[in-house]
Amino acid sequence: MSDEQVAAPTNRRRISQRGIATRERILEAANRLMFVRGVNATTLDDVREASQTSKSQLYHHFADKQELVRALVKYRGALVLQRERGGLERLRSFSGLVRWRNALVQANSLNNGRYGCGLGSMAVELSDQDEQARSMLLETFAAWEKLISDGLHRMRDSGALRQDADPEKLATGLMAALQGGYLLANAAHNVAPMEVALDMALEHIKSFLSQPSGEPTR
Amino acid sequence: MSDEQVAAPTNRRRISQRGIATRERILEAANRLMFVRGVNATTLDDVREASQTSKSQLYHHFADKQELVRALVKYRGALVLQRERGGLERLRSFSGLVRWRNALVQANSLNNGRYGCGLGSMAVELSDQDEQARSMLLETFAAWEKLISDGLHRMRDSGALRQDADPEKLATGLMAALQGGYLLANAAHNVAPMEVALDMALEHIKSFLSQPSGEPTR
DNA sequence: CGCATCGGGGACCAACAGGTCCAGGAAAGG
DNA sequence: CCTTTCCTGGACCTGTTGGTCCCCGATGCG
Repeated sequence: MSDEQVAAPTNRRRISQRGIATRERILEAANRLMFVRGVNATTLDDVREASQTSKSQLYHHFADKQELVRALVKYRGALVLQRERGGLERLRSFSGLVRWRNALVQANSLNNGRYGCGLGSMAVELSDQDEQARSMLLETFAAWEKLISDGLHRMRDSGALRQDADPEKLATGLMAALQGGYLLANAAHNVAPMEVALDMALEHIKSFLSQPSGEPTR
Repeated sequence: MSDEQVAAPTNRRRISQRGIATRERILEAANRLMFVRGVNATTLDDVREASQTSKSQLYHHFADKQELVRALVKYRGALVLQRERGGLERLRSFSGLVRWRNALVQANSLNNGRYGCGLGSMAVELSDQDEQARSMLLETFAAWEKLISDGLHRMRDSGALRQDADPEKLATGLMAALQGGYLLANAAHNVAPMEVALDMALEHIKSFLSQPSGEPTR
C-alpha cells in the first residue's frame, strides 16, 4: 500500500530520510482525515495532531493548506491508480470485470457505503474552488478510465467484444455508474445502490459481448 | 420558479408577510452561493451580503448555520422535485425519457458542466457531517427515483416495457448514471461525460422495451 | 569534531468566521 | 391610536483557523 514514496517530494534542496518520512506521515494523516470529514471540514490542527507533527513541519513541507490539498490530490490519485492497475491491467474477459466490480463493492461495504470515492468527493468539493486541483483530478479520472478502456480494447481485439463496441464510451459510462453509485451509497449508508449501478453498467457492456453466453435478460 | 413559498416557514408564532419574504430572500441567496462555491466554503457574511439582509435577520430566521443548511436542503429538494415532477409525471414512453435526458443535458451545458447537481454535491459534502441533512437528502433522492420508477411502471403496465423489467432498479441505475455524469462533467467542465452516462442508462432501459423499435446497436 | 543545513517544537499572531445584543422601526390587533 | 409582538440594522464579542517566528536539536559532510 504505502511502499516506496507515493508522495512525490518537492525536490529542491538536499533532503533527509527523516524529512521524507515526516512529509509522508502528514500526507497519510491528511488522507485519512479528509477522507472521512471532507477537505474543507478538516483543519490543519487536526492534521497536525493526527500526524504527530507540529505546525512548523506542516509549513516546512507545504507552502499552505492549498498546497497540502493539492499534494493530497496527487497522493490519493497515485494510490487509486496503483490499486486499480492491479485489478485492471490484466483485464481480458468479462468475468475479470465482474471480479473488479466485486472487489470495489466489497471494499465499500466495509463502511456501509460511507465516505464514497476518495477522488470523486474531492472532485465535487474542489472543482469549483481550485482550478489546479480540478485539472489534476480530471487527469486522474482520465488515466483511470484509460485502464478500463485499455482492457476493453484487449477484449475487443481478442474477439470477446464485438467490433461495434466503443471502449472509451463504455469506460466513461462505467466510471459514471461507479461514481454515481458511490454517491448514492454514501447518502444511503448502504452499498446497494452502488451494486445496482455497477450491474447496470456491466449489463450494458455485456450486451456488446460476441457470444451471448448467459441469458441476456435479467 | 420561486412561486408560493417553497421554503416551509417554521410556523410557531404569528408571522408577517415581510418576514416570510426575508426568509425566502436569505434561502434564495444561500442557494445561489452554495451552489457555486459549495456549502462549507460559503460564509454567513457572504449570504448576508448577497441577500441584502443583516446578521440579526439570519439568526432571527435560523438558529445557526447548520439550521440554515438544513433548510436549504429542504428548499433545494422541493425545487428539484417540483421541476422533475414537471418532466416525469406524465412519462409514458421511451421518447419521453429521451426528452427528459435532453432537458437535463441542455441545462447543465449552459455552464459547461460546472457545479454539478445541487442535491448530489450537498450529499457528498454533508453526508459525513450532518446526519439529519443526509437523511433528508436520502429521502429526496428516493422521491426523485420514485418519479422515475413510477413512469417506468406505467410503461410496463401499458406494455411498452417488458414484464421482466425492474422499474426500481432501472430508476436507481439511471439516477446513479445521472449523478456520476454530473460529477464527471463538473470535473471536466464539459457536459460530454454526462451525456455518455445518461445514454448508457437509457440504452439499458431500451433493452427492456417490448418491441425493439430502433436498431439496438450503437 | 565542527560547520552548514535540515528538521522539529510550540508559542504567538492576525484575520475571519460564527454568534450575541440591543435599540429602533414596522405590523397586527384591539 | 396605542400596545404588543415581530422584524431589522449593525456594532460587538469570541473562538477558531490558517499562518509566522524563533530557537534548538539532529544530521550529514569534510
